Amino acid sequence: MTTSTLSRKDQIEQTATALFKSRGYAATSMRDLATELGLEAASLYSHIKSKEEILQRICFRMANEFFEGLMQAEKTIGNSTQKLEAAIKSHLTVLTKQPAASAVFQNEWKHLSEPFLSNFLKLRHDYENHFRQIIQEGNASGEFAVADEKMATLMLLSSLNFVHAWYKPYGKLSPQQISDTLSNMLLNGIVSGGKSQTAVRDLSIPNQSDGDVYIPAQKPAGFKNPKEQLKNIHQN
Amino acid sequence: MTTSTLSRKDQIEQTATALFKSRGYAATSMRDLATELGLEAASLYSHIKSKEEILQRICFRMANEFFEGLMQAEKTIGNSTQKLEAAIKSHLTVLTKQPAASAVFQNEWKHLSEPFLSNFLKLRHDYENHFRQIIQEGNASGEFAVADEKMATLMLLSSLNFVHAWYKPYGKLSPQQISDTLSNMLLNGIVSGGKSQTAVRDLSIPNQSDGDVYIPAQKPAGFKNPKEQLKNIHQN
DNA sequence: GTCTATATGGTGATAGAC
DNA sequence: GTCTATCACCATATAGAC
Repeated sequence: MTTSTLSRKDQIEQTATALFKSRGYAATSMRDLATELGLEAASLYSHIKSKEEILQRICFRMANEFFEGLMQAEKTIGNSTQKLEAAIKSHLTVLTKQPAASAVFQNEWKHLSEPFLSNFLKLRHDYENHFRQIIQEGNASGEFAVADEKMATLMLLSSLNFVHAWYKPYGKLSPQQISDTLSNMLLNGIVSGGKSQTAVRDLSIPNQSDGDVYIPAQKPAGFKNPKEQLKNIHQN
Repeated sequence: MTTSTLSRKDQIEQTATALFKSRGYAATSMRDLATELGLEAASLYSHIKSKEEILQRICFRMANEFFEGLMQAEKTIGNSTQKLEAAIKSHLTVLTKQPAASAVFQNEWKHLSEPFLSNFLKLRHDYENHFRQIIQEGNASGEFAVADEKMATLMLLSSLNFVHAWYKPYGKLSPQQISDTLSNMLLNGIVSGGKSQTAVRDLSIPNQSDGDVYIPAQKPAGFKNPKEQLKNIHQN
């Protein structure tokens, strides 16, 4: 699926997605977008009605994808742990298949105008509630031990959502490995202990999965005192 | 500490912080900021050199606060669990004391110009490495059972960092409760089991901590199909 | 469908009076 | 330290030729 096989409108959306992710929606101009596509800015308006329309399409398309995945996951037969695992895996599948669009979905929705903004927030709220429902059921059955279901839901989703910031499609970690490892950590925690680890298909993930993000460092680099930076900021 | 006790420069920074958080840096104009303060835009330049200087000050001041807290936490005497708890608590203390500045710190740094951008990313990298070091030590001693230390670090920090999006200073949850509950969930997971829960001072947090964010819903609202939204976006 | 030209208004920042 | 006036530029979007 190269760029050339896409319709012009889809090319515009794809390129805009990449720019919105890296520079932010407000800091991306139609000239930037046109230049990236080898066009003049005015030509874009033969394909789209406005800059915001592009954002709307990205946000609601992604909302739709996250929702469809969750609806499938909720059909999973089994206990709450298995349902939650399926929901986590579905969320991460969407996120790793479309990391840039997911980032825009999560970070740029505030620039939607009404009534799109309200509709978007309602959808997100519903989505969170479905996750919370799974946690609630697991808590009621004694399967989970969660003190605050709302916080657990938000913690869980924020852990998953940040994946777009470090996931590399061609990195050493496959979506499956990410899904398994994250599921296990969220369900069973960091502290060692004899808990069930039904989600874990591969615990022998090579510990050296660095490279993607970090310079492998055995010892953390010493602090370069942040106060130094403050001093370097130009005063008036 | 009312606004009127602050210097004009601090008033500007405080108001800018709120605007940058809610609208984003790029979408906030100097005229917006001036209007909020009851000034003309030109008057701002008697106190600051540029719009970006405000962002620089916020970002590096917060980097400094997060760092100083972590350095204190690392002095904690005890095992890795206790050290990690102290680091989590310190991080959340900074975050809950200055939620708006924390949000700007996390979401708007990309608008820094060089060399500030590179310096900022280096500091953030160092910070993550110090967290990772704690996890690494706990893993080595057998105290933790983490398959991927990098992912654990990123998962942990992303869970904590999203708190700014839902924390309400005058909500029902105190910073202490948030810290205890989050620590427990991250360390011990969601699944029930006989794991140590040393961090938990209060498991009887009222489950109805809603209100802040959610309309209390016993059952999640039915999906309002996101596809409907897609249709409503204006086509060309 | 893409171009040039342009309308209309907002942007960060400065000069200089008070 | 705040104001008015202004600069030089960039923003989104449209009109109309090709």
